[in-house]
Amino acid sequence: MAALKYSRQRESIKNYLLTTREHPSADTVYSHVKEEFPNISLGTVYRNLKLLADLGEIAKISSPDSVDRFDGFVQPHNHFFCTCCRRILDLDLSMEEISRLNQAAAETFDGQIESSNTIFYGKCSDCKGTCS
Amino acid sequence: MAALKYSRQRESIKNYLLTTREHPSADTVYSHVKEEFPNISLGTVYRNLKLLADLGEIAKISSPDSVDRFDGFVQPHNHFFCTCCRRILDLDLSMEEISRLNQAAAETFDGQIESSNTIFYGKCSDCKGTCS
DNA sequence: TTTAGTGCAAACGATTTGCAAAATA
DNA sequence: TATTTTGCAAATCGTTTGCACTAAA
Repeated sequence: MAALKYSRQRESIKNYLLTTREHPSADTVYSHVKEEFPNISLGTVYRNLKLLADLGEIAKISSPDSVDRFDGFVQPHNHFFCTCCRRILDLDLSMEEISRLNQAAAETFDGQIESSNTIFYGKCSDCKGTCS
Repeated sequence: MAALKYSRQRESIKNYLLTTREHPSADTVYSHVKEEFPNISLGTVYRNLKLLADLGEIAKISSPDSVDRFDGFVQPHNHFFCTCCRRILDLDLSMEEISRLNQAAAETFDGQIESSNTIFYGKCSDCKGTCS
């Protein structure tokens, strides 16, 4: 159960995630927070990311690249993965669209569907022309 | 560009994936193929899985558990992840449903959406009662 | 002063890779 | 024979963990 204690490092990690629109990896979080805490270790970053994700204060999103990304925006929303620059961008589907989808799935499936997660692929507006 | 040469091991791996309805990990593939080729190495399994996936003859699917799974069924379809037994099951949405979704996404997004992939979560029919 | 969090380095699990030997063409 | 694939072991990469020490309550 372990009572939670304040930590400046955790605060900084959380703050970074809340103020960026990026979906950084643990390593990226590490380099940013390192500017404020030059001695912080990667282990501390991982420990806090896991803790914050367990508390529901941030979200862990798994990307097609096999590195986990983190998101300070926890409202349910979807993601777009740019196959060119490999960034993850936010994409908002309406609640109706999402429940419609789950309902369609429930009709063809013999179990209990509780949620779903859709990731979209393609080229972001910056990469449209570029890339093969 | 390297010309492709036949290999009995690759054949066996592919055959296993085509005949199972499971979505095995590389390690599971390894133990199965080992029955036919007791000396096969895990490296060979990984190499062939990668090769077959690149050729489009099998699909690599990333599961919420951080181990990749492989699928011999390459027709576009969706997956359901049972949060109880952690198996991945097939789930078929109609093409209309999928393109409907992509279209809804395209309307709110300023890039080029090429495809999407939805994974559903919940309890499979075997686990409905069981598990918390 | 008690307990939780840190930095460090070692351990881990999944996957990849270099290399000499074996199989395929 | 020329080239690809194999088995093996070592290497890599992202992530986790044990431990002695520091910070928060």
